[in-house]
Amino acid sequence: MTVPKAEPESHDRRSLHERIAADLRDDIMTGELPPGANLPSTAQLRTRFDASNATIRKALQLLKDEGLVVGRAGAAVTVREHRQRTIRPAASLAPAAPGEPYPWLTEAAKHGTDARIILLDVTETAPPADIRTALGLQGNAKTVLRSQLLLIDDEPAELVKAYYPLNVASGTPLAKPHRIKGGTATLLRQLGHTPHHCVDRVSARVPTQEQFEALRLPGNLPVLCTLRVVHMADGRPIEATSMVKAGHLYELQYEFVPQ
Amino acid sequence: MTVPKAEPESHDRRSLHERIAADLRDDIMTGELPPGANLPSTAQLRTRFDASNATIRKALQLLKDEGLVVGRAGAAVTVREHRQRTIRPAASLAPAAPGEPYPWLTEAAKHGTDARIILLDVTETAPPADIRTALGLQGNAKTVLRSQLLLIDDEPAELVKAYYPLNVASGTPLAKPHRIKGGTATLLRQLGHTPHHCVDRVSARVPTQEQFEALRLPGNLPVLCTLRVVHMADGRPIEATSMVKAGHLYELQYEFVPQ
DNA sequence: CCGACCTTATCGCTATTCGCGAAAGGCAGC
DNA sequence: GCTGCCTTTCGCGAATAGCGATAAGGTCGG
Repeated sequence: MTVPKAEPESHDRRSLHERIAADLRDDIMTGELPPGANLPSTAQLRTRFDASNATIRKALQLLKDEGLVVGRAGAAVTVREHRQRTIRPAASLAPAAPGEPYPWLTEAAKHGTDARIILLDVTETAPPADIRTALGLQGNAKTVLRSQLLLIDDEPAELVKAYYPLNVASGTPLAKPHRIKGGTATLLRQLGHTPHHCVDRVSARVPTQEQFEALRLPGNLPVLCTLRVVHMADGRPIEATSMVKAGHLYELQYEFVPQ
Repeated sequence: MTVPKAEPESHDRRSLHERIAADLRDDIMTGELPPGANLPSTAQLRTRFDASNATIRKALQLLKDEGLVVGRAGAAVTVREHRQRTIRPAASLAPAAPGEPYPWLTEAAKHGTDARIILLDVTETAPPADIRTALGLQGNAKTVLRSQLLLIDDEPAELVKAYYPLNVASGTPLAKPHRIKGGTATLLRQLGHTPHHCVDRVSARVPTQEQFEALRLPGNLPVLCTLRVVHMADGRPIEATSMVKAGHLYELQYEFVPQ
């Protein structure tokens, strides 16, 4: 019997290469290893983490799968240009210019991003409990659910489920399985339900199986989850949206004044 | 040789009980299984996920470790009262009332929360690259770093690292290893660096080893990471703070008006 | 053009874990 | 007290983690 390992605690149940990948990932995200820089050589990483060749390799493979680094045989592994996009909800919700189909897409196009939205489904359903309370609905009242998938460079990046109360959406283009020109904000305004302010609740989650497959997540990455409630000027909610973003592709930016 | 498994795709590399736990966790977080409700019986979960008894058990054990559910032998596994706290940065940064030591703590105490802050370290260091760019520092300029650990009910919940430029913090109580009465915002105001507005960049991350151990994370939970830059009225930054919250304990709420 | 250095890929080997099934034991509510 | 239902435990086969070593091939500097 060999000694099971000198370290008594440090009960990090994750496998060793996952922990190594986590630390390297942080070095990249914080800019300690900026885009274009070379990672330490495998030998250096071996001594730094006290791991074997194959384990380092597995850790690096994780980072490659995430698209954080690229490695060519013979040369050092280098950090790729950051793919993480910073989203400013307050700005990206501004009404689209006349004739522009989608606010998001036009903003994305400015930054040279190839973004696309796929409308997955439009149905009437009884929403989950958190949506019900957000919209102030009773019992099993139904809503119009619009499910969308956002692709960036043909890679799934975000899963959006927008719920509208029936008294808002019934009989309108919102309840029809077609995209809405100018975005839903413009349409809601035309329908007399003018959006006034938004409340976002942001959390980090472990992806469900549905999310994992829809977003084609590489590795055990978390998901950045936003529950947005759009209110009218009188405070009544007109829309509740659950946005699930791939954690390695997004970052949210909010600006505020204390108090 | 047995058939290796009928499903060809669904390349979810996670182990089966982790996937089951992920789906159940989502049911709890969305309120589909509200606090006090009973989870489906083991037998029901067996058929729902097509897994064995022991596998279901492992999945439930994960949820128990996270404090999401409690199980007593003989009775159903029930959902615990939600421990996830909703933080509103705009409100919790309001100046403390006179005589009150910490803004956060007084707000937490109102909700009956036993919160405590441990000041881990106060040093002068060259900050990581993301902090440098946030503060607009050149080369290897140093900063005052104040590291804190926030405990809720004696459990580590948040790791805070606040960086101040030397021209702001040098020679002030900020550079001394003591807690600051009234909070740093009040002190900065007294020093003539009046905070005006904040910019938060929020992301979901895989915890590093340091974070994993400092927060004593149960299981492979993600971390909710905020990089906050505090600006003065003229736009110059006076503080950059990295806040790393345990993902299962926190939720951030931001309110904004589009455009 | 050559050689040092590095990454990539592979192969044994062992210990651990995953996942299955079955069976034993406990605590509720009826 | 009986009957669910949940908990715990055991053994077993398969898959994986992690180690060490080795071979193959590309890249860069001199």
